[in-house]
Amino acid sequence: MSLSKFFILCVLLERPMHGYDITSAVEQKTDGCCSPKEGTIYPILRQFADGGYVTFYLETVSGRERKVYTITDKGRKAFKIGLEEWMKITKSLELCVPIVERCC
Amino acid sequence: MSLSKFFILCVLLERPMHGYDITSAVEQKTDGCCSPKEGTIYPILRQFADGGYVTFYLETVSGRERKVYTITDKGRKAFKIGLEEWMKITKSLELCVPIVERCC
DNA sequence: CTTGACACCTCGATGATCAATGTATAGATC
DNA sequence: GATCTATACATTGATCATCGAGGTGTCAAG
Repeated sequence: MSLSKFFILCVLLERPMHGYDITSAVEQKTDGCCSPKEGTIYPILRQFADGGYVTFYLETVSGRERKVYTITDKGRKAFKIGLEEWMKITKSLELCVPIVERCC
Repeated sequence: MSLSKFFILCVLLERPMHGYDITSAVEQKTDGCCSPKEGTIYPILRQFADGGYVTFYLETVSGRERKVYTITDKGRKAFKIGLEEWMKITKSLELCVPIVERCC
C-alpha cells in the first residue's frame, strides 16, 4: 500500500469526507510530508470504492454536488494492518534517534 | 524522499555496506514492508554518491569486487530530517490506534 | 462581472520501482 | 570436472504511482 492510500484511509477513519477535503486533511495530518494532489486521490478513491474499502453518497451543498466517502470495515482492517507495520518499523527506527543526535 | 531512499540511509547509519547487503538489511529493518530490488537500489546509490550523501570504496573479497558504501554527514543530516518527519507523523498516527482497536 | 474558493474530473508526462536478464567468481555437491 | 547455488555488480523495458495542467460548473465577495 502506498503512503497516499494509507493516509487517505487514515483521515477517513476520523470522519466521512469528500475528496477535496481529504487532500487538505492528509496534508495536515502528515505535516505537509505527504500531500497527494487531485490527480492522485480521485483515482485512488474510485479504486477504494470498487474494492469495498470505502462507500460514498452524494450530497448537494448550496448547489454544489459532493461525493462523501465513508470508510468500511474492510478499509479499517486494511488500515489497521498498515498501521501495525508502521509502528513495527517505528520501533526499529527509534534505535537510530540517538545515533543521528550524536552526529548532527 | 522516497521510502526506499530513507531506509537505505537508515541501514547505512549502522555500518558501511555493499549494495547487495543493503537490500537484505532494508528488508530486515522494515520487516519485509519495504524491500527495494536491485534495479531500485543501484540507481539510488549512484544518485547518493553523486549528491554526496554517501561515499564508496572498492573492496575485493575472495576474487569478487565490491563497492562498500559509507554514509556522509550530508547523508546523516538528510536522514535526520526524514526521521523527524517520521516521528512527527507517528505521533498523530498514535491517535488512530485506539480507534482501529475498537472497530476491528 | 471578474476573481477566488469550492468541488468534481481527466490526461499526458514524469518518476519510482520491479522483473528479467546478463556477467563473473567461489564454493559446495554430485 | 561439471553443475548448481550464493554472492555481487549492473542494465533494460515494463509497469505503477504521482504530479501538473487543464477542463467543468457553482457560489460569494469585491
